[in-house]
This record gives sequence, C-alpha cells and structure tokens, in this order.
Amino acid sequence: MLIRTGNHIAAGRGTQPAPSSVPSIAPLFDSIELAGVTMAFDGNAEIFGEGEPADYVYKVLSGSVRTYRILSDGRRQITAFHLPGDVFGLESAEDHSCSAEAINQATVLVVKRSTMLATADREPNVARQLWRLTARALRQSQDHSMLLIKSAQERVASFLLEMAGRLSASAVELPMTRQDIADYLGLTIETVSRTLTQLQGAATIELPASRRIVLRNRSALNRLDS
Amino acid sequence: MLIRTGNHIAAGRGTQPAPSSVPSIAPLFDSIELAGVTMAFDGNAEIFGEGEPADYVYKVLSGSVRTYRILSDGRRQITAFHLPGDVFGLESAEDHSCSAEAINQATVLVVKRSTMLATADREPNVARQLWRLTARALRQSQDHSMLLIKSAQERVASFLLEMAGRLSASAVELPMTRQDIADYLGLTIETVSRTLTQLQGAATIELPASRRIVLRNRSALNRLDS
DNA sequence: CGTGCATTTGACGGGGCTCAATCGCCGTGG
DNA sequence: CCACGGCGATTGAGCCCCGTCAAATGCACG
Repeated sequence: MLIRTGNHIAAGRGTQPAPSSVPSIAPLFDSIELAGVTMAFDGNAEIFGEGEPADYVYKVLSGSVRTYRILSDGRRQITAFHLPGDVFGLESAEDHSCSAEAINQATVLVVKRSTMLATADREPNVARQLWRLTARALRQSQDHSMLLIKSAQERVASFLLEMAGRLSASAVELPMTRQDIADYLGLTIETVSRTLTQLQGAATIELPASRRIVLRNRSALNRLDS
Repeated sequence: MLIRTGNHIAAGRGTQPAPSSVPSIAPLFDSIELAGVTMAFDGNAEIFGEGEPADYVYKVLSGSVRTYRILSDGRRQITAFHLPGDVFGLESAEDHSCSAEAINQATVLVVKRSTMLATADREPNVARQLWRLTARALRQSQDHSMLLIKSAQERVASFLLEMAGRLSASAVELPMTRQDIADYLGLTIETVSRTLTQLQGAATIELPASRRIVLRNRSALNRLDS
C-alpha cells in the first residue's frame, strides 16, 4: 500500500504532470512570507518517510495529509491529520521522526529547511513563528496522548468534536478511512465502526454516508469527551 | 494529594527556608548561559499549574519532576518525567498546558520567559536552542503516544528501557511511585505491579526493593519493546 | 508495637480485540 | 442494463487482557 521511493521530493509526487516549479511567494507561517514550491500528491502517495533527512518543511494547501509512525511489528500510529493551512514536517533533528502521506489528492507548499533556518537567524519574527508552530504541535501531541487513555466512546467523541472544530462545521466530510481513524485513536476499525453506529443509535450523530458524519447532539458528545 | 496554590512561584516552594535568591549565572540550554534563580521544592510540591501564566522556564538541577494533565473526571496523565539536566515548562502559549510537581526533594533553575525571549531575539543561537528543545519535547511526546498503543508488558518494558537509558545504568533507582508509573503508561498500579513481578519471574528483571529495578535481560526487554 | 502508606496479590467481570461473514458502493465489462 | 469483482465498512460470536474491587503484605516512622 505504501509507495516507497528513494527520492522523497521528486518521487513522492503523484501522477499529475509536474506543477509549475516556478518558485512562488506564498505565506508559509501565518503572516510570514517565504519562497516555496507547490507540489501535488495523489492519495496514499508518500510525501516523506521516517528517518529520511528533513530538508524541507511543508504546508497543506488543499487536500489532507496524515503523519504516522510504524512499530516494528507493523502497528501504525497516526500522530496527526493535517488539513489545509496546517504546517507539518517541522523537525529540529536531521531526520524526520515520522512519515507523511497524502490522504487524498493534495497540494502542498514546500520550503527548504535551510532557507527557513537562515531566515530565522536574520528575522526574530520568523524564529518566533518557528518556535510557536513547534510548541503548538507539542500541545497537540499532548492532547493526542490524552485521547489514548480514554475509553473507545470517549476517543471517538473527541475525534468527532476535534474534526468538527477544525472544519468549523457540525457536519463533517471525513477525508480518511476507518483504518486511519482507528490508527489515530489507537483502536481497531471494528471498534470505531461499532462505536459510530452506537452513537447513531443514540441519535447523537447521523451517518448519511460512511464518510459523512452529522453531529446531532453536541452536548452529548461533550459529555462523552469527559 | 495535590497542593494547589495561588502563587505558583512563591507558594510552590517547599518547606525549606528560601534558597539564596541571588541571581546566579548558570547554563540553561546546553552551552547557552542565562541568568536564573535556583529554587527548592519538597516532594509533591507544585511547581506550576495547568492554565497558569507561563512566565518562567525551568531546568532540573537535582531531584525529579513530573508534568501531567488531568481529565475532567480526575484521571491523570503524566506527560513526562524530568530528570537533572532536563528543561520543562517551555510554552509558546500564554498559559501552561500542564501542571508540574516535584516528585521528591528537588532543586530547579528558574528563568524568566520574557528574558529568554528577549535574548532569543538578539541571539540566533538562543532562538535555535529554544526551538531545538521544543522540537525534542515534541518527539518525546510522540514517543509517548507510541507507548500508549502497546500492551501492558510492552509499555512497562519500554518504560524500564527508557529510564535505564536516561540514567545510563542497568540498575535504576526509580524516584516515582507505582501510581506515577501507571499514570505515565496509561495503566493501573495493579497492572504495573503484576507486570513487574511477571518480568521478575521470567528473570528479565530483579526487584531488590520496590523502587530499585535491575535489568537482568536487556534483549528480552527489547523484544517486548516491540 | 501500632499506625499509615505504598505495594503486592487474588478473584472476577467487562470492554475491546480477533476472527469471520455479510453488506454496500462503485467501476468495469460483457 | 445487469453481472461481477474489489474494496471499505458493518455486524456477529467468542475470548482475553486489563480494570475493578478487595484483602494481605511490607516497610518506615513514631
């Protein structure tokens, strides 16, 4: 399923013809502008792999991305889902600590790490942004750890509320499969599925389609979120 | 059990008489020097609380510290143990995302956040260190998430290897209680205790005292670490 | 010796995992 | 137009790991 490639930039690309590699000026970190290149990825295409040199930093422009780590026995833990506007691949170490794949067709802004670091040395504002983004990722990772000690119902409820919050809507069109959700929540697909139908039975949510979820009773979800 | 106080700096102190508040020049981030104040805390004394303004950054000089978050129903998740040399309380947001308590009698170097940020603006090296430390904490948090999807045996084995690695010894004198370990691993004290005796039965470890653990068969632990 | 706390040990039940079958959706081709 | 195959998702049955509740043990300290 994973498309492993040697060259993580060129080969990670989707089947689309090369997007104009014209360096474009685009906002990478909120109000800060850094030169970058836009790239397109097919669903399930690898953007970078764990252990590869972290030479670039990425920002989702469209579509969605998952970052994950694999245990030696094959279990996969999805550390985060990245939606448009999110920055990922921010590493201070030489190598990436996790892999990244496009979930569906996605476009990503790519910036050279060395360029960013050089800019940070000259511009305190960039350095602060760099730090802020990393600190935010840290807090999100801690939030994620809190998820993993909860019951299955609580994890699913938290996930739904998180997604609805990030998409700022009470009806979410999930880009990811049940397996992705399960690997994010530390559950099995069966448990995720059962919990969703259970929530539907309690009229807490509605499932018009497997990827579409309508939050009917937000307070009930908040109660489960514990 | 928790000692809640209003003033997180003055009141967080232990019962010791005030340590010389003489500002001392001490290394905070590796090779970087920043002025700071040394403080002493008793075991279980609060250093700072979740939601409090993050006006200071801390570095353990002696003893050990736990940072944790509490769920609304009282469950506690210990996000990290901090040993001498470790920096904690590094937040980019205004408020702390977690609480910190001394595990045993501990001395901590305290640095004003505003001072550190001002220095970072002038010194790119300090800014880089700030970022590196936060990125390292992020990776550790991700490692911790990987823990939480493993089985009880695997979690305990990972914990023992982590502690032995950080103390660079194959016999560890644990500063924390079983409850602390359980809340770090997302297990109950009973499961932690049972797993330890089980590992002892398999001659993988030895338990001369409840807080002292000798690693007898490191490869067996690595196998369990999965 | 007695008290208090941390830890261990035991018995039991349940939540979530495993294995397996079925369903639903969609694209493909006869 | 329908049959077929493939994949994701759902549903079911059974079991096991770990949480819960409870009691016993060990240890430090007065």
